[in-house]
Amino acid sequence: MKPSVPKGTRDFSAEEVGKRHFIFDTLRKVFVKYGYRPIETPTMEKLETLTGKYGEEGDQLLFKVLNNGDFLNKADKEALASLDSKKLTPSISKRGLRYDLTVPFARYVVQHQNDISFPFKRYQIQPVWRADRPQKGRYQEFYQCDVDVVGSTSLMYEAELVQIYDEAFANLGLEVEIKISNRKILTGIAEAAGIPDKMVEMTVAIDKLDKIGMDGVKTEMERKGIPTASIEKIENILENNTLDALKYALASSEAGLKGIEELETVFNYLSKGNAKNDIKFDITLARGLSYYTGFICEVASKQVKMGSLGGGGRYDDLTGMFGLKGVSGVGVSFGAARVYDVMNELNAFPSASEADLKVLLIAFDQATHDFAFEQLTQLRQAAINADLYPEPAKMKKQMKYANSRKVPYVVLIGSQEMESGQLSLKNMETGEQDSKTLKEIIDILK
RNA sequence: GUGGUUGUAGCUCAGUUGGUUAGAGCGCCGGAUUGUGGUUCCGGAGGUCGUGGGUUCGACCCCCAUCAUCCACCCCA
Repeated sequence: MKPSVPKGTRDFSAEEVGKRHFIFDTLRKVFVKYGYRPIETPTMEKLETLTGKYGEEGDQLLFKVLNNGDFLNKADKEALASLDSKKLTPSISKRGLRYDLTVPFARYVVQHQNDISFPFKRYQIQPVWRADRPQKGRYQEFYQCDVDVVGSTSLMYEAELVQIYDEAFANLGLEVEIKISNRKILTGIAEAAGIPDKMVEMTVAIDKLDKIGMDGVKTEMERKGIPTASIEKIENILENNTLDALKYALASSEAGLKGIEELETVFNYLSKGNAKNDIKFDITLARGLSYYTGFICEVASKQVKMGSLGGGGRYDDLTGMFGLKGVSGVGVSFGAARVYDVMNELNAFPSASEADLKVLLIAFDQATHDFAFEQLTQLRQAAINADLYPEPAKMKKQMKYANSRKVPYVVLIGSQEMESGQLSLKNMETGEQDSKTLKEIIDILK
């Protein structure tokens, strides 16, 4: 059997992990500065916690964990006999892999409501699993990175999260555009167009605007049974998309006006800061069918053509599904894999990592190898990432190894060096070589 | 879940209408060079042709199934 990993999963090399850590470390520093604390939840949740939270499609994409022990004996015999997988599942599986970080977070908040104080601010960086069919940039196992605050309806947090986006991407060295809007404005448009019951269909269509264009959006709405007169009205509103123009267009809609007001409050907060990236109102922002109820946002790279690098919004009643009513939350998510891809394409990762090996020691016989081990220990005590070739092999072999590990320096230790204490320090890039004492070498490599 | 693509050496890929011993480049190992890598030259190792079945005198090649891969759709990150 050829060794391989399961469908939709991947190995990560040391280099890739290093880059990902750079991203996460950068994000963590920003989150902590804004007062967010990390939490972690289990890889597995009870299936009852997960099912029904992501719609019927989502339930199918849940990875289920087979019960331990004699699970067949306890299985639903009727479902088993009729080969009804869906009906059989609850009796043979009581756990599933985490599908996202939001639902476990909601469960966490409700479960620990007496131990946490609101507003509760947390961030969470963990892998999630989906039994989706893999595709470009889509895997069955991937990292999510969420920042949320629950237990407050203050629009200050909307602004704060936009600032976090701004600062985080600036620190990563990326230029982005942060697009913000409000679900209530979409509700307002649907009301103003006289199709409040078709709001979801309209939203899904508008969301695709930059992908399929205005004509495509119109055909899609037509197909979903939205009357031509309404479509024209919607198109009109979408094309006059300043907040001021919207105030007139949505004058008849209470929800629409509320959405505009909320957005203005957010912009007012933001005007007090000095954002490094563009922050724009984007009326076409819709964010799929998700549970967002107010503020919504999305981040796009200005340097590379790619889907969004992150998104989020406010959701009323996140914890309602677990029996805790009236707790509002707002949060954003960083698409770790896409941020990684963009940075890779732009060569935005710092070239040398602190985790890289600085120097490799090379010895020629057993005596110098033993001596070199002493020098190695001292280098490491001086906090220098150092390594020694494990045996006194041929020089060519050792040099080749140094090359393949991309070590910037090599220290050669033969009998001459051992006796004089003057070690040969070779710069692998320039090829230059000098005699130095260990102390001098430590100073150079520090 | 739907439709399509590809699967041959560690990697990237050739392989003729089905024909006898399946190739290249890169990488790897050894030597030229017993204290100098990244260049060059010479030599070598490495394959159940994804897996299982079928058709055939004969299958890397044709058929079926299965697994994996990549791509599009649905949906999503």
